[in-house]
Amino acid sequence: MAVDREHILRAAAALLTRKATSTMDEVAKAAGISRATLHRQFAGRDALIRALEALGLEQLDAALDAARLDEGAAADAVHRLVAEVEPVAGFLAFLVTENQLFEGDGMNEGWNRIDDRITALFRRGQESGEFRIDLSPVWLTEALYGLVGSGAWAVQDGRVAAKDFQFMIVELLLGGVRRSA
Amino acid sequence: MAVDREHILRAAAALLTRKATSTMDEVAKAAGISRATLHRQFAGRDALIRALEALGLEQLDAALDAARLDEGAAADAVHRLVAEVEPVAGFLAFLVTENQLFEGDGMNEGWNRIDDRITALFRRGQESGEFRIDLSPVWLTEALYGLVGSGAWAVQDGRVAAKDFQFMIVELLLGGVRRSA
DNA sequence: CCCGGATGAGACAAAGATGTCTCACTAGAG
DNA sequence: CTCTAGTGAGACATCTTTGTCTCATCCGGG
Repeated sequence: MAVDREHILRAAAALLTRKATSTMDEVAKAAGISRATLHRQFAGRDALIRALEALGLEQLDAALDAARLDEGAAADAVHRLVAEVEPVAGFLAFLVTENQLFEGDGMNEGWNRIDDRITALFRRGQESGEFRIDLSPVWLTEALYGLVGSGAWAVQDGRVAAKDFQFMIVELLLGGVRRSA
Repeated sequence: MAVDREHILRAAAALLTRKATSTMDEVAKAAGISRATLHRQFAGRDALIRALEALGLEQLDAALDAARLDEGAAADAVHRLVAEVEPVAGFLAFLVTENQLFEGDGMNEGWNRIDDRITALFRRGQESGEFRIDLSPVWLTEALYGLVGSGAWAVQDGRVAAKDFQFMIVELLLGGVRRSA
C-alpha cells in the first residue's frame, strides 16, 4: 500500500512544468493521492520542490553520463548532450526558473556540478581547436540552458515541431561555436 | 501632488525583475509610496502586471524602431537589435516568464506584433542569402529571446561581464545563422 | 489664509494555501 | 481470520496576501 514516491515526483514534475504555481492540492490530485498522503511523503511545499530539484539533478547527471561528454569530437558530444537532455528539457526549464527564486539561501551544490561538466565540454572543444575561443565556456553553458528552455517552450506551445528540437538547438549552437563559422 | 505613474511602473519593473514574487506591499515600498496609493493607481496585482506588460511592449517597440530592422544588412540589424534590447533585457525576461502563467486567457496582441517584427528580420536575412534557411524564423526568434534572457541572468548573477552582453549574444546567434557557418 | 484633493498609515474582512489533526476504511501480512 | 500500518476525506487553525475602507495629515491653488 506504500505510495510510490518516485511516481509522485514524476507527476508533480509533469504538472509543475506546465503550471509552476500549482497548489499542493492540485499536485496531489495529479499524482492520484490525497493531500494528506502527499504531506506525509513531503513535509511541505519546499520539501517537495527540493525533492524535485534532487530528481532533476539526478536525471541531468544521468543524461550527462549517457552523453559521454568526454569522448570523441566535442561537437558530437554536444549532439549527444542535447539528445539526452531533450526528455527532461521542460522539467529543466521549470527547475531553472524555480531556482532563481531561491536567491541566496541554500543553492544546491549539484547545479555547480552540472555546470562544470558542461563547461568542461566547451572548454575541451576550444582546446582541441573545434570551437572558437572568443566566447567563454561559462557563457556557452548559460546559452545552452537558454536555448534548451526556449526550445522546450516553443515545442510545448506548438510553435515548432517536437521532431526538430535537437536539430534546431544543435545547429544554432554549434554554428556559433564552430571555429570555421 | 499626483504620483508619477510612470515612476511606479519603473520601480515595480526593477523590483519584480529581481524577485518576481514580490508582494504589493514590497512594490509600494520600492516605489516609495503607500500600498493604498499603489492600489489607487492600479486596481490590483493583475492590473499592475498588465500595465507592466504594456510598458514593456512599448519599450520593446521603441527598441525595435530604434534598431531600424529593415535597413541595411540583416546581420547589422541584428547587432542593432541586441544593442537596443539590452537595457530592457532583464525586464523582458521577467515579462516572458510571467507571460507563461497567463496560459490561454487574454494573451496581449502586442507580443505577436513584436514576434512578427523580429521574425520578419530573420526572414529577410534568409531571403537575401545572408542567413541559412534550414532554421525557421520562428525558432530563431524564440532562440533570441532565450539567449537574451540567459544573458541578462548571467550578467545579473555576475557570471559574465555586462560589457560582453552584446558581443556574446550576437556572436553566438549570428554564428549559427550565418550561411557560411 | 482657507479649502479641496491626494496621500500615508493602519484597521479590517475575505480569500487562498498551507500544515496539522482526527477518524473511518482497506489492503496485506501473519 | 485478525491485526496493523497506511490511506483518503475532511475539519480546523494559521498565515500570507489581497482588496477595501476610514481618518488624520499635508500640500498647493485660489
